[in-house]
Amino acid sequence: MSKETGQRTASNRPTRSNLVTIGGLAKAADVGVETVRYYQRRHLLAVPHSGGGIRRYPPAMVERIRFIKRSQSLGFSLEEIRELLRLEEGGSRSPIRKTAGSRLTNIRDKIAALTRMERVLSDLLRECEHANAAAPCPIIAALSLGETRLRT
Amino acid sequence: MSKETGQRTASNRPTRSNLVTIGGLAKAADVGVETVRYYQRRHLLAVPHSGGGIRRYPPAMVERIRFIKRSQSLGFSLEEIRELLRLEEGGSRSPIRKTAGSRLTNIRDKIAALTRMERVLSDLLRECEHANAAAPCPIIAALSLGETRLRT
DNA sequence: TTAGGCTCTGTACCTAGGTACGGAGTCAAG
DNA sequence: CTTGACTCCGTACCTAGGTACAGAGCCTAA
Repeated sequence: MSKETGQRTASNRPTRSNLVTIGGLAKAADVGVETVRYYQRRHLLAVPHSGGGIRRYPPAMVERIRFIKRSQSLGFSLEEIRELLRLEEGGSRSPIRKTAGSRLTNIRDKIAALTRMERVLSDLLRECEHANAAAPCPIIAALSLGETRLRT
Repeated sequence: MSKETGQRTASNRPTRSNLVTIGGLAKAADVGVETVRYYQRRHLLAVPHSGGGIRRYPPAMVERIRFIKRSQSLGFSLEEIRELLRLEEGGSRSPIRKTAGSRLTNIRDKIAALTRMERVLSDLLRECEHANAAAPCPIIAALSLGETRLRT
């Protein structure tokens, strides 16, 4: 995660002035406050320890949330993203590739299943459009009978 | 055990002997008893009106459950299947085609989204395998920066 | 007659990823 | 010092498609 992006005062240490509350964090990352809390509960985000009062978050946390969102857009589950975030620290690439690889396999499986559905359904629709009006609807007929095409 | 040995008297009317209880129905359709009840709650299956006592189901109900299961395998939701079952009676094909068509569109959208994910992820994996070991992992790098490839 | 197995009804629980809400505390501006 | 916005915490709710009980009733074979 790149922590060197923002303007800073003199050091990199989070000062009172560049820390934000959960509302500001959520807004900056374009998620809901409740989502941030949810990620904390799921251990994707650390809870800053600020004794008792209102917590303040470093701007780097915004990047972390964006990382989560981008990972989700590639189909990673929160569980996997937690793993990716953990591996990110370590820097060892083979387990990262393993996680990404199993996600890729899963995506390919889903595509294959959906492609089968697509083929059957588009065939049935085409048939239905060309079948004569007296005959029963081929779509319903296929669903009623145990057709080989529908074998899962 | 099996109290229905299959013979019936003379006609096709459901007689006492060919009607089954919910357990037999579920077993014949290869679903759980709770699933049958759930479908009843969702109005995909009718509840036989047998005053007060234990209900008995006609064997045709098995086919209806199989219809549901086959429809699910094509990606229809229970809501849509309820619609299909309703339309099945009417026999008018154009609304059936409409339902099937919107399902097909939805399936194609999902395939397109997953195909995008697949491409990005497989590119990243290939990059990661060929990148030199000193450089940061390209997968993590892509997730950390807002890459154009990752635009949803 | 009684034991067991099945059924009926209602309700709660599960996954995933949040969303919503209520009460209490905190904080900064006016 | 008060007001209003925000935070914290816990809990409940949402979708979809079931699954799992608990308690009571019914049915049938031994």
